Amino acid sequence: MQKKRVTLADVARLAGLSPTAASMILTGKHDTRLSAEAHAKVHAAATSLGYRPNVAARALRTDRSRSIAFISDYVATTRFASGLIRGALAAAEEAKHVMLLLETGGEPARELQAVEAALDRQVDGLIFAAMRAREVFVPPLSGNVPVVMLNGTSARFPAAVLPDEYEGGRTAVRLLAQTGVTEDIVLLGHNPADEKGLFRSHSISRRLAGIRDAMAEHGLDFAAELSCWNWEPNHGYDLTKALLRRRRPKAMLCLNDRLAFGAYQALGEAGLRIPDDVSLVSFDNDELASYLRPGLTTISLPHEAMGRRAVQMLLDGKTAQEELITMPVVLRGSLHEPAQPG
Amino acid sequence: MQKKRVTLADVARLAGLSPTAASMILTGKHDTRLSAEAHAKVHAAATSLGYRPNVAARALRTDRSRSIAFISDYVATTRFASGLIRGALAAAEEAKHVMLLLETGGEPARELQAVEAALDRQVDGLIFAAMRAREVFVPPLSGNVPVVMLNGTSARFPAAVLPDEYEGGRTAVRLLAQTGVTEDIVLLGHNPADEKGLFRSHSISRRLAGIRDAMAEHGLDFAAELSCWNWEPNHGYDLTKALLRRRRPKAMLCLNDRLAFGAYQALGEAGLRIPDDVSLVSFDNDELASYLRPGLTTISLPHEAMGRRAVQMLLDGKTAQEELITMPVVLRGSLHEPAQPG
DNA sequence: GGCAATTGCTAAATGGTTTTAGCAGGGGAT
DNA sequence: ATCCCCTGCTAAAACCATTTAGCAATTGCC
Repeated sequence: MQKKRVTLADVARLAGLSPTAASMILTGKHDTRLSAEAHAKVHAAATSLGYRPNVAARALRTDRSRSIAFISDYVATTRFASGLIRGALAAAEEAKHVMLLLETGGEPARELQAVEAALDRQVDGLIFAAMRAREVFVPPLSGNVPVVMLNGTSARFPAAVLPDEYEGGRTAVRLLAQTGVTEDIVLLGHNPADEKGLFRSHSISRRLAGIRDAMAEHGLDFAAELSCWNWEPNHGYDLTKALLRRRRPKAMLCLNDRLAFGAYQALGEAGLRIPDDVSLVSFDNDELASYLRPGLTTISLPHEAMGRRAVQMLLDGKTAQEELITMPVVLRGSLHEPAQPG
Repeated sequence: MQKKRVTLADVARLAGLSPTAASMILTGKHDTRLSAEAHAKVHAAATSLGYRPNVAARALRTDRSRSIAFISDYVATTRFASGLIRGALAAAEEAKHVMLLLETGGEPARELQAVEAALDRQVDGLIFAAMRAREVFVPPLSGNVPVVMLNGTSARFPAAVLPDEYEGGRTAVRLLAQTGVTEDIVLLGHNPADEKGLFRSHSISRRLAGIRDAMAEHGLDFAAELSCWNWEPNHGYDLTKALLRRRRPKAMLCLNDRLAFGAYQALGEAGLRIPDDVSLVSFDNDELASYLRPGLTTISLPHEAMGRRAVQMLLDGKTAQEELITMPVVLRGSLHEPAQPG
């Protein structure tokens, strides 16, 4: 049961100097006008008393609080949110900042409340994260706080961190091409509306653009494109089941791991072996992908790296440009070994 | 580009009253000494100017900030963290509080830093969340901030929110008993060290205690108990595979869904059908459980409810007792239909 | 009418830090 | 001797809300 918090005045008194001097020394102002002796005395006093600055008082004076707000539409729904959050948190901690987490459910009223709550606490910056990459509504901000969009975009704020979906798409096709497969390749999860960028963000359309360009470059064609609106395992299962009544694919390019999971189930029931009969490659690096047998080769959504980068940009004041984060390949057992050349 | 934040003094000036009066009225003090007319004028002025109190100034004066800190060992690793966080966040929002999220990796040094960072910001309370329920180290706190443990316990702080594992264990057995199965029941994932509460917390030992008591009450016995240290799908797969070389179970009680997933894979390869040949019941309600075919019946870890409750307790000052949250049953298709009585 | 209590309000102090303006004293240039 | 600059430091204002103490005018009571 401490008596009271120790204040800057206490430190100054013990050091035999004024609070002004103590403040200047402790905040590391390179105001070299103060003697080395003074520096030593103040630091000694501060550590001996265990001084910790009162952040509220400092915030009141300086309008900055060494804290940022992470405002996301859903923290819940998606297993991905935690990657973004974790990365952001780590970067914030490195910069000795603290992170407020706020959830809006994508509702404008709550978005406004969240922004106000954050601004009331003089946060040094705002991150708007979207769990499904898309154009995000950001309520009007008073003041001029820096803003970085994460996994989404906004017309008003140019700074954004996004996965490099186009390259990711190309990579997936390259992996498939390397197995030597040349025909009976099926695309699972394509949706024409997405491809036009109507509902989901550009993310998926960029991914598909990368896929289509790479397919053309490798002289490949899809034997079938299976479309659906939602990308849950049962959709992948149903589509694959239906497909197998008509034809037997040699490779499947799945637009996410949950679809691929459904495909695994249907292929298994049909007695087809992965990767000997069918090769699969997919996107996201969902936790699932490592549980499957054989493991699913997949192009990761680099959520943690994205979260980190967003916070770094925010704190470095790089709030002008968009940054694309590479989607790393995670090789597991779902791809047929490449044919030995020669 | 606003000129400046509007301050309480501005509101008072517009209302033609003193800041004192404005403060009293806006903070809803039931100091009825101020006239109804004064109330009206101040409120009108406040809304017309869009007044928002400066939280830092208020915190400086009152030592409370309408914010809480959620300090967890890992936010990342586990898909469960997000449930706890989401629930906590929702409850905080309802109470018009804001939540700081801090991660410690279970390292004492970072735990200390996190606590200090939170205390520096005069949080109104601390939640210590453990991703794997266990006895948690909490660094010494100066001052007397309320603390609630979440999914873990601490010798120093009695308030804790935990899943009701004992009842959960009983429930799982009851579900199995209701299918009419009387023999060839296998327990998957038991570990003698856990049961003695040596490594994981009491959580698992309580769960097992519930299971054992209920088994005895129903006059049932396990035909085999398959032990392992880690509870990932491949462990479930390997153990089940080995089991199937020796005997064919009629029911499996799995200690988590990932083990159950592995069991599904092994049973599927052996040509056994769920639930006709084997019934399964499990724990956690991992996302996985809904993806499996047939869906996995499981006893949920009620993470969201736990998170909510922890924040409510914290803000209501109920920091003395431990609370157990019921683990709800999620019925899916992995249990054989009960034998019709009579 | 005199005294106390009540009503309706305000002045000023308070919280802890940063920052602006400036003071005292010594030294160099003129 | 005067003026100016430099060094090493400090007083006091500012940030904005809350709260204590108290003032002036009215009402209540005998």
